[in-house]
Amino acid sequence: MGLRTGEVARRAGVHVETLRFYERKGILPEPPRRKSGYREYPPETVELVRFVKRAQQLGFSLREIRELLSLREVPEGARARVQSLVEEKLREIEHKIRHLEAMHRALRELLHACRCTGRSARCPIIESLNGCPTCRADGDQEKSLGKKGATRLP
Amino acid sequence: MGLRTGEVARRAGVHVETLRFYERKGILPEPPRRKSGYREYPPETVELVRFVKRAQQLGFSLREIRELLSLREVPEGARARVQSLVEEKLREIEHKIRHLEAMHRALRELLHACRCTGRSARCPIIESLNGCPTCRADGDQEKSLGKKGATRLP
DNA sequence: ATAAGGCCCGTACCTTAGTACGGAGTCAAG
DNA sequence: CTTGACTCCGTACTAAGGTACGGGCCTTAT
Repeated sequence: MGLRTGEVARRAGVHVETLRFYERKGILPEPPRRKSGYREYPPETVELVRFVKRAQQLGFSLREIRELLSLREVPEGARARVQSLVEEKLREIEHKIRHLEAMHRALRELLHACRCTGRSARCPIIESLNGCPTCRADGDQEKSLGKKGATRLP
Repeated sequence: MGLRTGEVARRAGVHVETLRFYERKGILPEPPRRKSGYREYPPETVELVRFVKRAQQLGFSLREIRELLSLREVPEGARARVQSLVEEKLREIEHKIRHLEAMHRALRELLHACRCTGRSARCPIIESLNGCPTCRADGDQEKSLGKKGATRLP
């Protein structure tokens, strides 16, 4: 028993075209076909698609998500390379969590104060994401611009 | 002392054009100009722009960020409306944090196992974002599709 | 005072992530 | 055995978030 595009799409909460799109982008593996040409997805595809949508909401691009998913099946040989990649992703996630927590605190603070204190400066919302010591490089960002456009900025 | 576009851009790690773009989108307030027409930004603009970039990395759209920023100055009258908006944002952030934590656990698990256990199913990465009880509605997503395209999906 | 570099503006273009379209073949219920 | 829903494919379009371009004024260091 395999699911057809419409069924997968409905269960995962996306459009049929999105499944084809993900397939083209290498995010969904090409499923087997019946002789009519119809795709027959394994049921776990639904979870897979949901994972993609959630990860997007957390600020990961499709490229990053594909990378993340590729970690499922490691080519047996290349352990170390993958391991450091996973570690990098872990740092990134920790970073995001800390930022979100800071934002959360700021909004709660705002809910209490119910207004920014000063005329202009000292707003807890903005401060929330700027007091992060791990982000405190400043020079990093300036360097990363370098001679304008050397590194892909956003 | 006010900063000019280039200075703000350099310090915040974005392009000058991005500042103009944000201004058009209502994310940066229009700064005062000198008589030459040059913009003179207050120094806290740098923090503001950094906030925007961080928030984007956390999966917020510019529209949402503008909303978030608008909470800084509440029109004095509309408290209750703002308060519920803030509470909604707080829930959303908690949600994101929980998902990221789940993803983090999954990747750590993967780092230990260093391979998905089964041939195909039972992958900790994918399971990480699917076991969330708050997301467990399923019907929600199906309904949200409704009669195809009624609600803006992604 | 003049040249290099910064800034102005509008417009055009780019990438990412889908959405829509339309003609043709497939499937299942009546 | 037909009718309506589903699927196929390629191609075109859209929206968001920038980026680039080019002609024309500022500014400032030499």
